[in-house]
Amino acid sequence: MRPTVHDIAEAAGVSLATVDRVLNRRPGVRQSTIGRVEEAIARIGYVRDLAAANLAKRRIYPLVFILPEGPNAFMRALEAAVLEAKTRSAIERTDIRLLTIPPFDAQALAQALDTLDLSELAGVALVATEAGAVREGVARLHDAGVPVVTLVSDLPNSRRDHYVGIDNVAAGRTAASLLGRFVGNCRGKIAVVAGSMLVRDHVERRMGFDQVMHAEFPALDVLPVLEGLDDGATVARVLAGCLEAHPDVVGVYSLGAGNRGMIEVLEARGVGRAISVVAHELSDHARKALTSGTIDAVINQDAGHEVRSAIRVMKARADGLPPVDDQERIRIDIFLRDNLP
Amino acid sequence: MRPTVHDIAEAAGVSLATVDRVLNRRPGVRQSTIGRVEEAIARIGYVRDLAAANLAKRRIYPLVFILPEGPNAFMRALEAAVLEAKTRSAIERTDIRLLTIPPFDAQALAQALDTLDLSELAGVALVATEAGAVREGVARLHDAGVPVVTLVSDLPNSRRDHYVGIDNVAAGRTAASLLGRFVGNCRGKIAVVAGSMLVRDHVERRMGFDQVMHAEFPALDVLPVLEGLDDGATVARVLAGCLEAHPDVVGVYSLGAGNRGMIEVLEARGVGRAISVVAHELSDHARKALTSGTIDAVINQDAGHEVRSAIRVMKARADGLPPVDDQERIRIDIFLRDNLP
DNA sequence: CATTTTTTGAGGTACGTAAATCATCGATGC
DNA sequence: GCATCGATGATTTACGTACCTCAAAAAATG
Repeated sequence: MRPTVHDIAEAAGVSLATVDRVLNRRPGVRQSTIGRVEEAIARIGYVRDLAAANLAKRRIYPLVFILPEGPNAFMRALEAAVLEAKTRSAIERTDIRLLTIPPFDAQALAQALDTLDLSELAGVALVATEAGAVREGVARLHDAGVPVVTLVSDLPNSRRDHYVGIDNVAAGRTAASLLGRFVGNCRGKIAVVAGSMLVRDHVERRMGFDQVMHAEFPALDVLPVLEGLDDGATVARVLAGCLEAHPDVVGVYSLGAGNRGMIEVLEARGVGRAISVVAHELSDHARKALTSGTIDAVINQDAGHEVRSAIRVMKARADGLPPVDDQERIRIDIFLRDNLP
Repeated sequence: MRPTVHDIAEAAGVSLATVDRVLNRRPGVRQSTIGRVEEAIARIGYVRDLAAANLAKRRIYPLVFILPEGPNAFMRALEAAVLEAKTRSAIERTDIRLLTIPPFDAQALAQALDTLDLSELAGVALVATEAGAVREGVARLHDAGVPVVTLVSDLPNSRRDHYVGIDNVAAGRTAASLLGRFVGNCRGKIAVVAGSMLVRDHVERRMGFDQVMHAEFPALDVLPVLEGLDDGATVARVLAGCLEAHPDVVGVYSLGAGNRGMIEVLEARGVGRAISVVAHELSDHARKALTSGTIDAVINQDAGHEVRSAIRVMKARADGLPPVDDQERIRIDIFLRDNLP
């Protein structure tokens, strides 16, 4: 049988009330007594029954997700995953609130962080935008004892507790590795389409991509980044211009959103698909393009997994428990036509 | 506030005892009364508090994992994952027992199933071997109300409740897709090394591989399967023989275990690595070979995820709850040198 | 030493559910 | 009209923990 608080009391030679005071860090216990109780806990291997504790406490975990609004398919997928998690709130004792804010708008994000009611919040998950004000907001949350998790786009050197998302440098390297081999031996140019070079994940992908391209595929010439603002129409415009200016483009790496625009342009070019394509995020459009052969590989991060992982991590941190690292590592998914889920 | 059993009693106009009888399917309630209670449950949206119920019941989940013994690195990884899960038993209310049996031995597996004490078992997870006796054992477990989960290798047309593992046909297709593009335009032969064509997952991978090879890479000639029995030494022997007999081999697909042998042979051939290689399972050897360039891609299934998924599914089924399908889908991981975890 | 303050003990109630006992009521059969 | 039986109610205890009150003991203070 698993030891209980009663066993601690007996083992430490104190009363139940004292054990309770120690366990829940209530005042009024001599330091030496605390030591005795803690020694007994360690000795008999007591672990608190979280379920029973939560029952007694009537605990629920109030969590907040802050996501950018707008058409970005991946962000909408995240949103859907959050809403899906909300349906399991009763079972999981969570109370999930979803805030959406204008995309690429650090001020709005910082302000959203400011207006949160910190008392009794069990965690905040946000898609970070780089800015001092955001860093400060995160620090304030953290210092108030609220676990903070960055989602998809990290905020290094901040007080965030955890990052849920892929290693974007590795993702960029992987894209280069695939694209380089897919285009084969031929020389030519590579077009790179990003959303904005102000968002950390896009910068990192680009960095990883360049590393591998330069080191391993010197025959390929990587063109300057096209910024498509994660918007289909813009992507279509800039990419079409690029392909016209450079008829010898043999590969395209789309590292942001707005793939719809890229797909349109490539499919309009007609049959001779001498262009290999690697893109990010498995949206419906990307999936179709993968099936039809317009896109050769899609690098994906699973929105559902990320949201569930964020919830697990916030709950664990709120309880003062360590997360299962191995379980919480978000993997870089590579989808070809043949392993589509 | 979430409704409780008391609220049901009030809403249905019956006593707590009757609600309890209905909820726990105890006898002694008229059908019409059952109907009234169930209507009230649906109306007020009651969901049982599993944590409280498990506390009251002193429930633990006795689970059994049956794995093949032997040197197969992936099976050992599964075993490690089971032992790791065991360390979380106290928190997760599980009581995990691990049985190992001789590999490729359906009789031993069937016998292991026979000797299980079915009363109070919350689930059995097994790496299936194809055989009638195994199917019967699974059926007996299922009929006794014990959830059965197949792990890694499925047993279709059996009474198993769930399969935890990848789609092996898709894995084979993916391997072909990668290998076909990696070898580029050149003609040549492809060597395929399997463990045994008696194991379903190997057969399925081979099938998927052939599909794509024939359809999309007609310039490549797939040689008959070499059986390496998932054993390094055997793999080395048969593969070395094959490469000698066919100097024009340009690609190798290793769909079973024993990659150590393959790596030795390929690295012994020396520098001119004109051979592209796709293998399965990210063992330490495979990882090193990936880094050094001997292997180009590894297709992997995450043992830790599989074990955790199996546990979640068995617990859910034991509680009569539906698993979260999306969460339990095991993905085909593709690792290149650049996205190694 | 007496007094105040701190520390500890004893005991209770609550959380939401399970499971048991015992009493009650109505209908049935004889 | 009495015994029997099925259905239902009323009530209690328990699970492991949290949290509260009140009293008692111990320690610190003057």
